[in-house]
Amino acid sequence: MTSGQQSAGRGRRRYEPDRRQRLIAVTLDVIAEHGVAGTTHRRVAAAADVPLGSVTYHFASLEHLLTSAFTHLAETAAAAFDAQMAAIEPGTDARGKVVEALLADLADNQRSAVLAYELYAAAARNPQLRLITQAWMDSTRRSLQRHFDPDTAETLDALIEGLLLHATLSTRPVDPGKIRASVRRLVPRDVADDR
Amino acid sequence: MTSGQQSAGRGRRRYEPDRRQRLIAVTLDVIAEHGVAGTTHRRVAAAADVPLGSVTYHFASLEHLLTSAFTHLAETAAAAFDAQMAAIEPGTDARGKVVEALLADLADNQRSAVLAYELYAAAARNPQLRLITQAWMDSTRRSLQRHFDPDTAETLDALIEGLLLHATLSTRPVDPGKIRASVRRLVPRDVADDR
DNA sequence: ACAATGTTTGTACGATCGTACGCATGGGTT
DNA sequence: AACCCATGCGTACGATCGTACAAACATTGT
Repeated sequence: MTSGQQSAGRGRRRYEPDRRQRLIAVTLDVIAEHGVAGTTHRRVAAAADVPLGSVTYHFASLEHLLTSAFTHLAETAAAAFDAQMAAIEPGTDARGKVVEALLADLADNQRSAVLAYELYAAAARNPQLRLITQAWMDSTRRSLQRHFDPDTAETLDALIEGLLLHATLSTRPVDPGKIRASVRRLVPRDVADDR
Repeated sequence: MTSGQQSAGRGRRRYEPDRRQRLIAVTLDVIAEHGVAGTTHRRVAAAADVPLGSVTYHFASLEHLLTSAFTHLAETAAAAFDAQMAAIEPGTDARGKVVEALLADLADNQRSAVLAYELYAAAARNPQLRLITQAWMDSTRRSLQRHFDPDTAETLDALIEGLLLHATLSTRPVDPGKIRASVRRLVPRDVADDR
């Protein structure tokens, strides 16, 4: 009757200075696996191997937890994409690198895509989350503007989003050649670093 | 202590041959407002003004209810889009009509977009729902192939999806001119009904 | 060393959930 | 008319949820 709340910890008290940050990361794992609908304080606590009270201490409400997790997701993803774009050396084919980045995203276990769509669905109904997606989209566009003019960046951004979405939701294997052709079609000549 | 389960019905037994179909429609309303996470038997029952038992009778499980609703959504949307594409008379500018359809979708209260993203998020984790989105995407592509060659249809489909997504999640007003320009850019010459 | 302060942890409570089930009822079939 | 069974309806049960809270503890500053 000792009520096993966590498993590994054996009831031992643990000191963990940045547990809060780890809880955010674990929350994203839980969302990816169970969706926002299946994300609860208790499931996050179990996945992080901490007591329930620890989650409710760091995040006053469930909405606060979800918002924090999604914010972290957007900031991390935006920073990663910008780093990829920044790493493209002037003079090389930016279009090709963009396609490579897109395909690499797909090669992942779709975790990032699943998380993004959970965020999109939630943001479509929650103004606060809308701010997060807005900032993410703006950041992505700015990253693309490192190599493309503003109009091209905006359209290319939309095309990439659509290609990624369809690829993620398709059960058929993705043809990298078609993706490359689509991007080349939208951006005929490689625009130099005129920006 | 009469336990008010529904409000309007006043406990009166009602005869309603296609209540099942109505429940599906109401379920989509509930999903649009509260998300999959907030969709419960009881909320659907309340929104449809029927007793809880009626919902569980027509749909054995909550998953069954959600699947039925999403299937209806996909089929309805696919049929509506195909009807729009079929209505385009040969010789007219198909690109412009596609843009018009897209903008009309946006003019709606975003209900359809919200529902679609809820479906996408759920489908990214549920193989059965994936079949629904797959069929929807295939249908959309076939509709576009009424006026564009297969490769163009596929790319255009992705671009439309991305434009719609970004427009839905943006807090800034949408510029129809930019959308038109994006589509024209991807489909330079209007391809005749060569298909 | 010791108080102060922020974390950690276990537990409790009321609300809500999915689901099951038994009885009532009335339209369709014979 | 008599029956039947699909449908309508109310209620109950165990599980799980979000949240609150008080006591135990570790670290930090003095």
